[in-house]
Amino acid sequence: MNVRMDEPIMRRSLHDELVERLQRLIIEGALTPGEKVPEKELCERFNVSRTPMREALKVLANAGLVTLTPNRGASVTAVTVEDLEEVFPVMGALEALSGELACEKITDTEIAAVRALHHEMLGHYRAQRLPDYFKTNEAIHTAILNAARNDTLSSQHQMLSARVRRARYLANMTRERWDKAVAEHEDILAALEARDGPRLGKILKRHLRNKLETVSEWLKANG
Amino acid sequence: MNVRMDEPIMRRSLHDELVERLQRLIIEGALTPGEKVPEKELCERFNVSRTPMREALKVLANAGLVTLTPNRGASVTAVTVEDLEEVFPVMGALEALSGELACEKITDTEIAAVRALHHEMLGHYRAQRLPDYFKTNEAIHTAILNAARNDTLSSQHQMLSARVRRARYLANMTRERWDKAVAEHEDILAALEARDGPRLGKILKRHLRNKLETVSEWLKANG
DNA sequence: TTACTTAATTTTGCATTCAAAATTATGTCA
DNA sequence: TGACATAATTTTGAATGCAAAATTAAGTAA
Repeated sequence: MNVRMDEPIMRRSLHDELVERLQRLIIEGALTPGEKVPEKELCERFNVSRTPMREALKVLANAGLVTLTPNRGASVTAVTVEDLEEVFPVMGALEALSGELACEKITDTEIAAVRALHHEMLGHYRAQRLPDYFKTNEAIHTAILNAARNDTLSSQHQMLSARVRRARYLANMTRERWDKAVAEHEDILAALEARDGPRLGKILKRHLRNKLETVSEWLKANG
Repeated sequence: MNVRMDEPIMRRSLHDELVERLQRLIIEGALTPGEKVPEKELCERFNVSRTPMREALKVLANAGLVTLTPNRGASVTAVTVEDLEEVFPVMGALEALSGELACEKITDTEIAAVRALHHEMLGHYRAQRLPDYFKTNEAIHTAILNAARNDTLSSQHQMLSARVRRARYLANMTRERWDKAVAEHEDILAALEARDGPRLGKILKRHLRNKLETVSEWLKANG
């Protein structure tokens, strides 16, 4: 009568592993926002005791992914339109900075890698493979962020990104918006190749603002 | 029935209390950077068990204030010049954003409050009361941040601010730098009163860059 | 029924306990 | 003495236990 574990946990500390797994569950929508998440249930699911689980929840609460109410436990933080309108400007500022720094520090090899990703993404776009498109899209933004050579920036960005990624993932783009996003990505690549930091910064900021519109429209429609 | 009148007795969790207290200890320099901090010692100092203490340490590690090495415990994160050069650009981007948003949303009353703080600060400057000057200075920046009406922005900024506040607090300014900082604050107030967001953003960014120079010079000298 | 108590159950916050890893101390032999 | 191996101690990671708070269930009177 073995409790079936999703996968054995042995690598790092349980705590770290749990943070990562819970984050995935939340982003992928396996845990619905607003839903109460009893510790016991989570512990049974991952076959760990409450101690490391509670540590993980504290960290996630700090990152804004879950909400901890004293003596009343954890719930997945619901992302509202208001939240998005708070988070996106901050992400915009961070992305703009990442663009500026990246242009200063990126190597030719890295630019080539981004270019390759860009064309891969175009392929997914033409074939209308949305999930693949998303994946490659994220890879491009991550590559730019990494090129900025600033771990503080990366981690701050990632933290915010996690909060909205679920909504971003679920929100379907209209054909029109998709076209626009791809066009913007052409500009992004061009600015990067020209190493024009301020321009890349501005484009990234605008790109994100368009994403916000997509997501918040979806959120208004689908709660 | 007024909800605000019968505000319940604040029953804070030990965990939250510890996060705050440890943060103070670190910022005020009671715990020296690099120093190993055995859990047991901390627990005895605050008279709590290891469970809430460990939870607090995890959160602080997440915020970058302490470093957790697996099976080897916690140590206060040492702030290096490289760290500062990573953190300050990010803070700069956030402060610039706070300036822009604040100009859009700040009320006349709040501007008056900032003005009052500004003149209070000038008094401390003229009397060369550095600690009071610092305190008022921080209050001004906090007021601007609050005026931006963006909790995400505030908390991200605070997190980074905590990481460098210790160094910032200890670093003594030369007379020249101090003069310059005060001059910049005149510009800050002027831009705020003119509600010129982009200008305020730029000034705040430059102001922070100057602070970085002060702090990193001190850090190079005093490790 | 419905509103209101009050008892039973569950869930959380924290302390304690136990095992594994790391650190320090001790002993041996060249 | 010093280099190395091994035992004792300390410290960390995680599980369990226990009391307080909250939630749910049950009962009682209008």
